[in-house]
Amino acid sequence: MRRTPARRPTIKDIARRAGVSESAVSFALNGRPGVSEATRTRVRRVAEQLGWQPSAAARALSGEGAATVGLVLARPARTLGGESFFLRLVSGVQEVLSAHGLGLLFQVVEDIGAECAVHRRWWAEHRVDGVLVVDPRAADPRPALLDELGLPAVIIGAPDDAGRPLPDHGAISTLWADDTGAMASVVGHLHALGHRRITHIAGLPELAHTRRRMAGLRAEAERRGLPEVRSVTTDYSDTEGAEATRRVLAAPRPPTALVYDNDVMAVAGLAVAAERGVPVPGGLSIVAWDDSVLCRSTHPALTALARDTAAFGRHAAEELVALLAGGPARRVEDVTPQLVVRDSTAPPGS
Amino acid sequence: MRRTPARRPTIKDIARRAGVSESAVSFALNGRPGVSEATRTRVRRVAEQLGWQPSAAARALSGEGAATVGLVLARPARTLGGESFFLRLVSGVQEVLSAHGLGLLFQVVEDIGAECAVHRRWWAEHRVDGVLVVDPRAADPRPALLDELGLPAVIIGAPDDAGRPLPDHGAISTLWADDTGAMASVVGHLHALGHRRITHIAGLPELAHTRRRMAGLRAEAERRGLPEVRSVTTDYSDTEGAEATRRVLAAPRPPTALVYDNDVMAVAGLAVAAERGVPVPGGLSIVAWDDSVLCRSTHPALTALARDTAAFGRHAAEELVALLAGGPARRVEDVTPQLVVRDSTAPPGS
DNA sequence: GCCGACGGCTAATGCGCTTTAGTATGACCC
DNA sequence: GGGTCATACTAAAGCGCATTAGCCGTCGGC
Repeated sequence: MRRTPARRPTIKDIARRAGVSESAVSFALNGRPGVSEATRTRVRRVAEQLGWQPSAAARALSGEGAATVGLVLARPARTLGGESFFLRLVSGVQEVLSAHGLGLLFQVVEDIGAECAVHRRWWAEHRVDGVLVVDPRAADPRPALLDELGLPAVIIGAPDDAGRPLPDHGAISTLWADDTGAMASVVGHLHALGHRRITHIAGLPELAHTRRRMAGLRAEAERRGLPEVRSVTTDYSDTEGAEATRRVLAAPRPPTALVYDNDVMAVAGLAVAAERGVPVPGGLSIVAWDDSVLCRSTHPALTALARDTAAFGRHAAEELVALLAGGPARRVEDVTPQLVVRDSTAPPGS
Repeated sequence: MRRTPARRPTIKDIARRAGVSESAVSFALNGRPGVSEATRTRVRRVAEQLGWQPSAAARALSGEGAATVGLVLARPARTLGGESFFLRLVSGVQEVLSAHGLGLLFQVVEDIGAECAVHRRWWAEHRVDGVLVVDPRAADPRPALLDELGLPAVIIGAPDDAGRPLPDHGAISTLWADDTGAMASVVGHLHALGHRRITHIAGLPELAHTRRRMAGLRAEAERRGLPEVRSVTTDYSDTEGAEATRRVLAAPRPPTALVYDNDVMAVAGLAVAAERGVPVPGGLSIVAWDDSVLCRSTHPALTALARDTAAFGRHAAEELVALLAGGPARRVEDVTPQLVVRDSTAPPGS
């Protein structure tokens, strides 16, 4: 037989025990004026004794908001394979949210259309007070949707909606990493080593940061007078990363250095090099975007663009908290990822 | 200036537009008897027109439950490094939950004490109807806590609480993989290749599945008469995995085969072998528990114990949904992970 | 032709909290 | 001593929904 669970105490219980009205309890516990200090402390003590916690549902219903923020990840299951960036991001997000008593409602969906539907539903059901948006892309439908719904949001990863400024009457902040600067540092490092043929194995072409990295690469190559530098796009999976590597290395004048847009593809690329008998870094230099334990675990260890992903998540959460408190929308740039040089880059033909 | 967001329609709006009372609307939309078919369809149409969605807060407050389940991951940030198992699990969980209109409240905390506090708070705040529990361990305080709170739960990864049966009046189901059988298949494979000295680089010793794997290894080794088989424990991180590998390989009679409890450590171990000039699989065979893209991406590709992690998550979510619907607590064993033989295992000294 | 049953609906209550309006008490001032 | 005014509190309404009780008309049975 299933035991009936313990009943949760309500402010009514507190009111009875403390000998005051329910409203007095509410005032006392929320730091509102209208009760004496003596009563306030007495009520607080009783509440603590009873182990009272406010009912999130009741709070939300009486107009306080849901004390919850949403985060939906739109990725086909296939590309979730070796993904570790996201969990680190979320762990940073959580640190800040839980410090503010906010819950995180999380959902994984297949595509961006489904993501929009989730936002709509969350909004209609009063489930969230705001959302975090990841993987911004060119012609992204989400900023306009969230603006229409009046749902505060922080867009993680892009300075704007594909060049167009965001509608500034909405409560939408943006936070992004300096991909351009980071890419310049990568090209600088490789060029200094003597590389002139560099290929960038990029991620999904529709994502905003992919475009920024590709543009950054082109600009920096032009500045340095390197004509044989280009990008090819993939879906971030190990499979396409490996395939692209094979294709690129089989070309007539293959590149001497490869820059991968994530760690999973970089590791896959390293395996392709091994399989073809190309020594790394002697015959091919490899750089991974987004450092992770993987880059340190391979042999040779991979030169990588490192950033503190958890801190990135914390920043994003802080922006959202500020927005929820009624603060203005902001556009902030995070620190530039730093190139960590390890053993996978060296002068070509060394 | 911040625009005032669109107002969400309520059943009152529907009632007015449809010319019936609010209760009739509630009956109509929830499939309750008490309204004619004609009225029901009319109300449904109006609701759809208005884009109405029930307020989660109001539903929860009027006793329907929060339509949300919780999941807390207690892991120090340090060990989150290359973690990809969890996200795949969650993506499976989501498929089932969202099909039932359930949200997932997710939290990452540092340790199990904090996790218990989160469960208590969620319960007190009426935030969740049930929870999923991962990483069960020996002398786990969570089953008793959840039982006390009367919070339905599915414990993912262990058949019981360290041998003691769960209190069966609670609504706590368990779901676990057949670690013992899987370990037997690994030992069988290695033994058949001719290995007699096998070391198991295990994960955290306090986790229940680590214990089962260690016990499974001991039992199978005994059965086959292999005295030089043992386990060493780590924290699952690449660092400790690499360290353990170095220590083990430097011993007087080093093992000829290593079994790693996760993919991250297996990759780290592979790098250590490369660094020491030990050829894999010629000089050392490697098996990874939990297949992932990583195992396919390394060179040589790693022999691994594969299971469908998303399906595992789906099963867990299904059990929880059944529990929430009032079903009995169950104890179910998931399919046994299958050994996928790749290029990292071969006869010793080949 | 009367009674009871039943289908189809409305009114009213409650969930736990916040908030507004209102009341009692006492201090203070001319 | 009657007025104003703050202080400390209570009463009551409302958030959006589910649910219970109750109301009215109709139909079937005797």
